[in-house]
Amino acid sequence: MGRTSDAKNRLIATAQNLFWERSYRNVGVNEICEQAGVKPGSFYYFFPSKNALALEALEDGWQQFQSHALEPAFAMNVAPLDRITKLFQIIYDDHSAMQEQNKRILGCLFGSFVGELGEQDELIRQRIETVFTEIRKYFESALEDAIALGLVNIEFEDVPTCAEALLAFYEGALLIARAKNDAEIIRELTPHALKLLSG
Amino acid sequence: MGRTSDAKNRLIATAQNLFWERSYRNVGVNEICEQAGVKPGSFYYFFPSKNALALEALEDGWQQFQSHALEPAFAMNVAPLDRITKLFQIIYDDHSAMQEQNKRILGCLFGSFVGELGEQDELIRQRIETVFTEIRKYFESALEDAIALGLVNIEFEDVPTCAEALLAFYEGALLIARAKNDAEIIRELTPHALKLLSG
Amino acid sequence: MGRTSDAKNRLIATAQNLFWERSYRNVGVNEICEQAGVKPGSFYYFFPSKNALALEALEDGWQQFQSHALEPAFAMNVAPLDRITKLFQIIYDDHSAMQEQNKRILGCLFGSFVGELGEQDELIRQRIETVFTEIRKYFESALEDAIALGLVNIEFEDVPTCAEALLAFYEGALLIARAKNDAEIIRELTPHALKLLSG
Amino acid sequence: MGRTSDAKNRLIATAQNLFWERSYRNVGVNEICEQAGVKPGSFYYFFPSKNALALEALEDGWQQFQSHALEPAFAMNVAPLDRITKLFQIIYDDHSAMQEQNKRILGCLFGSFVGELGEQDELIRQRIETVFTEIRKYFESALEDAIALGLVNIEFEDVPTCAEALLAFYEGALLIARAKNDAEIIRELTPHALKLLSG
DNA sequence: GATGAATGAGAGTTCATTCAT
DNA sequence: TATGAATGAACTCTCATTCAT
Repeated sequence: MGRTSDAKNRLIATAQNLFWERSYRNVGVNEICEQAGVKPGSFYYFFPSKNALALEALEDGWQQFQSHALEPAFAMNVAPLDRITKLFQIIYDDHSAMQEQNKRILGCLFGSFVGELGEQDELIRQRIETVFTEIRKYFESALEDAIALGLVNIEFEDVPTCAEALLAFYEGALLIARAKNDAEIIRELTPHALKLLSG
Repeated sequence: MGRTSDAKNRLIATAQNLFWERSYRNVGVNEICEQAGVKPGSFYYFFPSKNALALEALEDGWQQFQSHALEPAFAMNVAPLDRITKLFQIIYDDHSAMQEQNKRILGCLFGSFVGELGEQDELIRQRIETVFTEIRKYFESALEDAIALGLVNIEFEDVPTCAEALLAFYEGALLIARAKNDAEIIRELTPHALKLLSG
Repeated sequence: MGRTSDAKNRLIATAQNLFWERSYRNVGVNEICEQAGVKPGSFYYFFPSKNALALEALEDGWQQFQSHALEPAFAMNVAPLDRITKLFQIIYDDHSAMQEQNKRILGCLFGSFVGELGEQDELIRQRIETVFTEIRKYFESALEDAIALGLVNIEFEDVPTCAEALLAFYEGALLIARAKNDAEIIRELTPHALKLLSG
Repeated sequence: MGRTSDAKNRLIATAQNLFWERSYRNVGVNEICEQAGVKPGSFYYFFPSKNALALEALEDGWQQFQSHALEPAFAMNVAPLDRITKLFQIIYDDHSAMQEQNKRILGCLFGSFVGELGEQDELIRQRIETVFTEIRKYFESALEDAIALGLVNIEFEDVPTCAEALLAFYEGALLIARAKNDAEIIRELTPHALKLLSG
């Protein structure tokens, strides 16, 4: 039996952070290795290419986003409409903490990848597309629950587009926050998300 | 009084297209020169750096966006609320044409730059920030006109945030369209923009 | 008394094939292991270096060449001059079969190694040299038998050079066949080999 | 106007030498640059790839072989059959000089490339194939002249195959010389070439 | 005995930029 | 004014080999 280590996971986690902060092309393989405490020569034992790492980093980011933000926000014990504001709240808290540490406002990992890698790597674009689909499903289920409880005045058939609108608003809010390097945008825009739930 | 060399303008126009399509880092100076029909050695006669070109390309993109989309959409003879849908309509038409030509859906030039260069180049980030501010002003003026005409039920003090919400929604819609490589998203989401105008 | 591990033999056989097809430097240790179904870590349990494997692969190739081509061709029951044409015939049949399977025409394993490793690894060069000497001996014995039977008009002292000429012609024929990727060259040139047997 | 230099030609000449001596894969781009007095970064200004350089080096080698060996040997004022021995003589002289300088016996540039790059790069294989065709044409014209003068007893229709046999013998002789690292092989085998010219 | 994990040295290549003309 | 030539630093990636288990 050979050795075992969590080097691969360290590489994924480090890459996720660095890509999020400075984008894919602005981060080199060597830098990722250095920061992950992995020798540069080892990288290609774990990953066939930098691109493959990006895909796994995306995957990891999705897992974290689900467990850290989506699942708590869209928990069953949260009132349907509160789920949406709670998602914004969690993300705002994260970014607010960044700001206090004088870190850059990162926005959404998936949204940031779109501009740079969407046209470059079809596999990554597809993964981001499915991630967005998954997020939309959370919005949809909240909307359906809200309809069932008579909290909103939306036709059942309009749920998908309405969820898409929520997703667009969410991604747009984070994009603007990143562009302005200001977390407060997220807080300010949170109540406006609910306006998208009218009929 | 000689105009700026035509070569310079060709470089700017070419760069704008290529950056929009494939992002900043994925396009090389030589490639821009080649496609613009400018000799590679001449580049640094016209621009101090690739970064400076990006700034001018952004500038050029902003001019075009204003004259091609913002000015027609937010013309005085258009009813205030129609201005917003008209902006979405113009952008949808552009992207729809792309789609028919089997080109990639590009989304928003400024939004695409955010993920890649926001953290890298402070000057570019600032320019994008002011561009967003300028766009928001168009939304604000439309909202103010709508309030004056009693078309919407918004407090005057809420106009800025409301405009910010519109901008976020607009950017988010284009980001999703790029991610899904599908122009129809823009058309589907257009009516939802107006929901953000309630009190 | 256990035989050499089967894994080792698989590595040798695989290496021989791959080296013959794509040359020494174009084939990596990991690829050999993978194709031989041997775990990459095990390689250096069986061989001290890639070079040592090459030497053993050469050895193996020599054994096969002897048993598959030389021994049948130079069998005592074959008329001396027919032995030479029979060698060409056997090699042609092999390459003709390759061609029908749309495989590349490989030429001579030993000849292919000469260009790449002759100057690089003295041990390998020496082994190829002795292989060539061995092959020449087969030609020499056939020539001696032909002289004894009065089938050719060669002085006894000219036998070594004459055999060298045959070897050169044989290697050259296979080199051209590989270069043209055409097995037919071998068949066409076969009768010309006998011309080298005149006085 | 930019600078001018013969750096490209120096790179080609150096590469030809090094590839001939130590084969393609055993020589790095950096080493070629260093020996040619060209900065490593400049390489890719002159050539799109190492492979492209190999193709040009082959081209250059072919030019030199023509002017240095083929043209003098196959000059009209040389008797047809002497042309063939003269080619061997010239090549022998070259290699003999190498030997006296304690250099390695290189054999034929084209023949050496076959084993290593034949299967790797189809363009290079094709170029070597046409080089061989060109060389064969020299042999053919000598044979035709010899037939016309009644110096050999060959049917006109056998000329191509006969020339092919000469080419094979020539390449084989150089291959053996390289394998044995001994130039004398070439001299010894020279007279045997003429045996291939009988009917 | 056998192997999964890891690695150092170096490969080929890219690219924003500089320089001589 | 304009440019062909050139470059250094950094890039992604390969690979024969080593090592802990």
